Amino acid sequence: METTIERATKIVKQGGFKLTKQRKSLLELLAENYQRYIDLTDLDGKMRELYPKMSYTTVYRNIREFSNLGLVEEQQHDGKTEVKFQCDDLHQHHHHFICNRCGKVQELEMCPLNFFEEQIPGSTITGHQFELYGLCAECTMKATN
Amino acid sequence: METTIERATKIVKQGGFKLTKQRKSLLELLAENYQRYIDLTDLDGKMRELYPKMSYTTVYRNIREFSNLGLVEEQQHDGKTEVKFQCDDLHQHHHHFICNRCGKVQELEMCPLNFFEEQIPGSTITGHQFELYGLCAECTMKATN
DNA sequence: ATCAATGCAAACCTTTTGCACGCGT
DNA sequence: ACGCGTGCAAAAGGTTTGCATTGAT
Repeated sequence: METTIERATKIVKQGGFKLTKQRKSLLELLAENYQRYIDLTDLDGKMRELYPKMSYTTVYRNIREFSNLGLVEEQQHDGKTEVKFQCDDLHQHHHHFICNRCGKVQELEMCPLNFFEEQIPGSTITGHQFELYGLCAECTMKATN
Repeated sequence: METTIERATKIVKQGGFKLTKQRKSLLELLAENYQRYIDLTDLDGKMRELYPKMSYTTVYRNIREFSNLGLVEEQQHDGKTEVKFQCDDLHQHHHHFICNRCGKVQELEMCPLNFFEEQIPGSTITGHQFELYGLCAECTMKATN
């Protein structure tokens, strides 16, 4: 069975990009946080904590590239740019429930769009944004202790 | 009948703030764009186009204040800060359909939250974000000409 | 060997802050 | 007259760009 990193590196190469140390490290760090969004500046900081020689320019540039390749998802939350590794379910449409405490992301099975399509007669819906925030079951338990 | 600006100025005064020329002008510009979100930097630019002596510091500071007073709504879209005058329906919970072409905002009558509350057992939903984007009926008509 | 990717420094854009002056109350 | 609000300049924070050097293929 292929790992998510193997799949990702394949996509990077197929995109015509070279597999540098920096890109490998970035993919590793992203993969470690597989199921959560990470603040981009935190990712950048953590990256240069692990590899002090790496420049933040490289982090930003590559996240951009990965984003174009569909390997990471970007989102804005609380005015911050957040980033998440996206390797499987590549083309599936879904929304998220995001835990404010641990940052874990759960995919929702339902898309609320259907309920709204008939509400705005004559218009054309081309995009939508839907996210839930709160405490996941685990963190809810911890919080009530 | 009271105008939205009159209502807004009242709220500003009641908040303990002075009614300066700059604040009046800002409220006017916001009121002109009553039903749409405006990019904050655009608003800033337009403001100093109309009143070249006004400093952008003042725009940002007052938008902040207005936001705290509930007079403007802020939102992030495409990585930009957008701002909308909010005078009536002050405390009503609602979501938006936002036209990508003319920027007009329509309020939706339904909140999709209800459909999702039972989907994540054990967790606590504390916030959600939901916006639709597209072309409003008017712009859809224009687009198909 | 080639050309893309990196690191560095500097620019950039949006937003915030400190401070002396001016204006609304 | 008092003190908040303004303008200015400068800083801050995140992100992008230009360019010479390094490194993957």
